[in-house]
Amino acid sequence: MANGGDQFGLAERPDSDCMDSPKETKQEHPSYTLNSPVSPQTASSQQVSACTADQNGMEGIKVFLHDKELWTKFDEVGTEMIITKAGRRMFPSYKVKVTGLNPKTKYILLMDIVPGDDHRYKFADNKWSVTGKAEPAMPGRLYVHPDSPATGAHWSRQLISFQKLKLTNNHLDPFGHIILNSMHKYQPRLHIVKADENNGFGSKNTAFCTHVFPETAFIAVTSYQNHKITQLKIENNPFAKGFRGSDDNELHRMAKLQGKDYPVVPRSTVRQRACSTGSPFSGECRGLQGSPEAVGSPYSCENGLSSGSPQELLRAPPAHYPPPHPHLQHGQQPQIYHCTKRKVEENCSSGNHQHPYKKPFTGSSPNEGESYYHHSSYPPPPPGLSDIPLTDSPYSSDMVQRQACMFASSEPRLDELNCTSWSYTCPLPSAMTPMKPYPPYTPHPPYSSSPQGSQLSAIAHQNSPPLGEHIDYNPYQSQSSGPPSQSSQNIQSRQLSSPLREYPRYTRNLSPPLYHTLETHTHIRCGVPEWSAAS
DNA sequence: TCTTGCACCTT
DNA sequence: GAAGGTGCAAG
Repeated sequence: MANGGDQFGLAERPDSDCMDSPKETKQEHPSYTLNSPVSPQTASSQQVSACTADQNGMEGIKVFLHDKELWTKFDEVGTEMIITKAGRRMFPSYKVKVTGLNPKTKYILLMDIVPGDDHRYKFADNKWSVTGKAEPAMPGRLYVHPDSPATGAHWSRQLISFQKLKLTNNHLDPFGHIILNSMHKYQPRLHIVKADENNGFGSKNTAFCTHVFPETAFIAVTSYQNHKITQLKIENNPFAKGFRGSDDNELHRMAKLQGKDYPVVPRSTVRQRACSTGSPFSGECRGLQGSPEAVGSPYSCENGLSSGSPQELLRAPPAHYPPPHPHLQHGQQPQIYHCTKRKVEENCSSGNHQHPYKKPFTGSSPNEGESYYHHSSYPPPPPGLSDIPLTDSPYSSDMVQRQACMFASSEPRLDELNCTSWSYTCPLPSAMTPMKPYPPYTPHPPYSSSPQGSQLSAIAHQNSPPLGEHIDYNPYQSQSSGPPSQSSQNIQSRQLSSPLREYPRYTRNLSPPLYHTLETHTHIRCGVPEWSAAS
């Protein structure tokens, strides 16, 4: 991390539109694709995805994380995201710039947040540590960018912001916010889906890719655990300006609380005091607005930071999921992966069902600012399972079963989404649940009773394992992780046909961001996740 | 750990 | 001026 957020002023305007101005894309960093035939070194130096062999229109797409330095800054401390019942925005907000899209082709951009591992964490002794097994994953939900579907030209025109996405810990959330468990680690992901002629993507040739920026991983909390994170948020989030220890704000606030006047103390004095008490703001510690050097050790005044830094926990995949390329440290050159086309021909044999999650989650990230790129990241079910109710899928092992149950809900089926049905797949569209402000949430498929429900079911029939759970291949060895497309297409053919067309067309202007979240219920049952049903 | 009401702030 | 995004602190 170098420029430590000196672009923040431009980057973080909480209320800017979902599409920010182009000039706010300075800190973007190229994405990297999985399965690339190009060597990481070569790719990184060229910063170009070699996807010429693909003809699905997804080749060459690159995603740049905006405000990477800010994300990295948080990541180095151990990013925490507040989750509330009402829903809380993420900060830093997730913004990207995408290049390589066909200007005239329509794409759908979505985000989801998947478990980073299967652990529950606690923050004690100024550090994060594993405290047990993770709670069952919340119902997976997709946040569809409100501009979707839009042409490549549109997406490429400016920064794409997902800042209106909200996180909640309310299992019964009716707003379509992404549901997470407190004290659990998560990894946001971006999906780019090529829309078909109907602005959906249910056709057999639907193509999509997934991008993961390891530095955006975080631990969900109901209240900040690490004071450093609190300070970073306060210093960088405009909405928290009132808590900045600068000027007389803090003193004034304290005085008001105490019901008495306050002495005017120079900002420098306040800062110094803050540093002496462990605040990250030492000297010019306004990190993100300072020079790279300044932000290099913004917490030099902070004591108690154990060797086991939070970010290590965030980055380190579970011991039993060895990082594919442990030699890469955070901050090193990233690998560039290849954007591969989803197609029937691609290997889909059970033995090669390597879930895209089987990639480095945090341990050996590609490089900061660069996303992992998964083309067709949602593995289809293994051969033979495509036409079988997934609930009937046998478990291959107890472990698999456990994982399947645990993460059964957060893996949306992108290949079964269709823009025409978005307005119905939202958790609380008027047409669905107009009378109940808090419709009961059913962790397992409750939507099959209506056309909409059918669609929801179709969308959700996929499990979402923690990213670290399936890292079983070395990204450098690209092609081995190619999406097992045969099954995928089978499913698409089976589930994405005409019924979707019957639904009212997605109307952008009538769909506020909160209604752009698709819930992927746990229908997925505690069965073998499609991507893991190797037997 | 979590919820809630609050003051303060941006948009 | 309204709406809504913040972290704080009490409970």
